[in-house]
Amino acid sequence: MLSTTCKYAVRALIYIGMKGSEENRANARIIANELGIPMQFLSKILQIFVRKGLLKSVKGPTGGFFLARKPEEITLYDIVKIIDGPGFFETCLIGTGLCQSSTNKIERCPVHDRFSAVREQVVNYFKSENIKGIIERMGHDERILLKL
Amino acid sequence: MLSTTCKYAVRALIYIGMKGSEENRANARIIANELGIPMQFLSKILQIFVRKGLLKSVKGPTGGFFLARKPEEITLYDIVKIIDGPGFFETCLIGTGLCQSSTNKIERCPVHDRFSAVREQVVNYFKSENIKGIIERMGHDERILLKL
DNA sequence: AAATAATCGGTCTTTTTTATCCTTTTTCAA
DNA sequence: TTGAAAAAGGATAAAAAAGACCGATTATTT
Repeated sequence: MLSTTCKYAVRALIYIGMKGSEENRANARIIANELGIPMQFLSKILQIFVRKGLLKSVKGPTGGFFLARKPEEITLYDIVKIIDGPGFFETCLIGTGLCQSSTNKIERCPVHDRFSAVREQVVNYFKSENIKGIIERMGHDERILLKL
Repeated sequence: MLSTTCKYAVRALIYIGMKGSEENRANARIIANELGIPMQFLSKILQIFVRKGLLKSVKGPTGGFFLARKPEEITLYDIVKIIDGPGFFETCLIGTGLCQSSTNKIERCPVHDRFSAVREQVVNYFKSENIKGIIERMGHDERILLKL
């Protein structure tokens, strides 16, 4: 459903939300080791989020990453949209293009009407799920994260 | 959400359901041309379904493919499971392994409980959507299919 | 029987995704 | 001031997904 890259991204952002702060940054080497993600690959992913404004970074020893926004303002929807692209939420289930809800029924894909209700559930879930909520549900215990 | 291969597969099976019969088979070249799918790649996909028992094939001139089951007995769930694998419906949203609903809450991934409700909606939809229903909803008019 | 047309199956190539390597830049601390 | 630690960035490599090629086989038509 989600790409490997995207799953890495979500787990890393949760981890940074738990362990990182402006004063006490989380660095890529440790995140990668803890979460079992290839470190150089993770670095690339984190760089994307810095460019997109979800993370801030500090170079040098004691450097690392921390959330650029409040954790309740970073949703799964934001993350997936950045990594897997907005198409994840928009493209036709069985076609290549957008599943535009064109008004004339003849133009619509044959699964559009029935699937769009389900898709809406998915989108709503991704929009409602945010880093803060996840961390709270984990009881601020990062051990669960290490086994995914 | 679904792989390109899987989308090709669904569209091809719908097309075969509409145009193919045991006496009057649909052949890969025409299906590929009509649906805009690379013909050799489509052949590979259709071969998989022959092996899995969803399609039957006949060689030689006037040969081609037709459904091995009643169209109401081929669901989107069946197709996705064969092409994208059962993992599509089972693997953890943000992890690599299975999202087994282990009884001790500490072992579960932090999005499991909330996402599993959504996942169930998705699974139910895929199981309820079948080739016959789709064809009927298209009014047996294949033109819609050609534009996806 | 021969020619033709179609699937099958294997291999090969291309593209995308995932992962690694290596160098540069920045910052901290001894 | 120098060395180490960390992010940033470019280039390359490996793996997976998507797509193309071709010979073998089989069935129909002539």
